[in-house]
Amino acid sequence: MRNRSVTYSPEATFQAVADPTRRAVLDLLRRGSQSAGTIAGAFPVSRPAISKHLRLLRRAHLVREHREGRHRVYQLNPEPLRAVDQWIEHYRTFWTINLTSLKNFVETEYAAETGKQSSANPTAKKSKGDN
Amino acid sequence: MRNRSVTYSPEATFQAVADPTRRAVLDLLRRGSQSAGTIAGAFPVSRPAISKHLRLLRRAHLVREHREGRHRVYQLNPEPLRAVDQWIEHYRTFWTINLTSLKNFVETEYAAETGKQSSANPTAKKSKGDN
DNA sequence: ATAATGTGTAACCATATAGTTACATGATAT
DNA sequence: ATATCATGTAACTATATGGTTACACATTAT
Repeated sequence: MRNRSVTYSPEATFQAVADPTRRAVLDLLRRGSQSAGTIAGAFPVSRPAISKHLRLLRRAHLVREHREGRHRVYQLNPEPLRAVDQWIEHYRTFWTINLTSLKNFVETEYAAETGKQSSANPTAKKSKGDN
Repeated sequence: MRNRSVTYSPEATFQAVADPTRRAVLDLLRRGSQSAGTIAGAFPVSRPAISKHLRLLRRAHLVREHREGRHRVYQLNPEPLRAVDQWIEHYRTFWTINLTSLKNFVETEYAAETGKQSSANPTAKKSKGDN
């Protein structure tokens, strides 16, 4: 029963994934394991910078590493991302609701309430202060 | 056609969602819009701290705000989270593959191909080294 | 008008981040 | 053994973050 159901820290995962470079590293590893050097070569930043990102990814258990001669090969481990997926799961529902029901609301209810035509773009001048 | 398909910055979204407090705020708003004060009341940190989190969430378009008397009501806008969802989408596959197909592969295909029993742990030398 | 309420912002602080260069270490090639 | 290659770590820097307190501003209550 190859140990699964291991609990990773969602905290570490969200944090690891917050950085665009680290996400790119993961995306890269999705297409196959790579050595640290090769990975670094794919980015505009210095090699040590990538090395630090890898350390963070390692600690978040998003990658595994094993030596191979004088190389260190990194392998993707997507497991921890399930935490992120599960969190968003709660919001997936909303998209459907918002895009379907809301659209419906805007085109019918709202129009009725205001007497405006839905074609009049009722949400015009929407949110100005993005501030 | 209520403008949708608006493009939010995935960058801002991932960053906004990286903080546990902000995720909690979003989770809170999932159960209904709340005034800034009420939201702040739900957390152990100071009100200004929450105010800053709200500003960040606002800038990431994860919440909308409208005044209501002397209150400011915040409403959840899950749209930007789609970017996160889409990113993880690429990894969802892996879970299935790793846990289901691979298991299956190991127990059947592989055994058939090699004539070995699946109990022979064909994936040995798995590499555990967490660092 | 004056006080009280609800909220955002400014200024400040400590810590975390991401990047850089210099250096240490282990493995392979000569 | 010595040079070279692959890679991680240390030290340092600049900027970003998250939190705090003090204060400004608008709206409602007296």
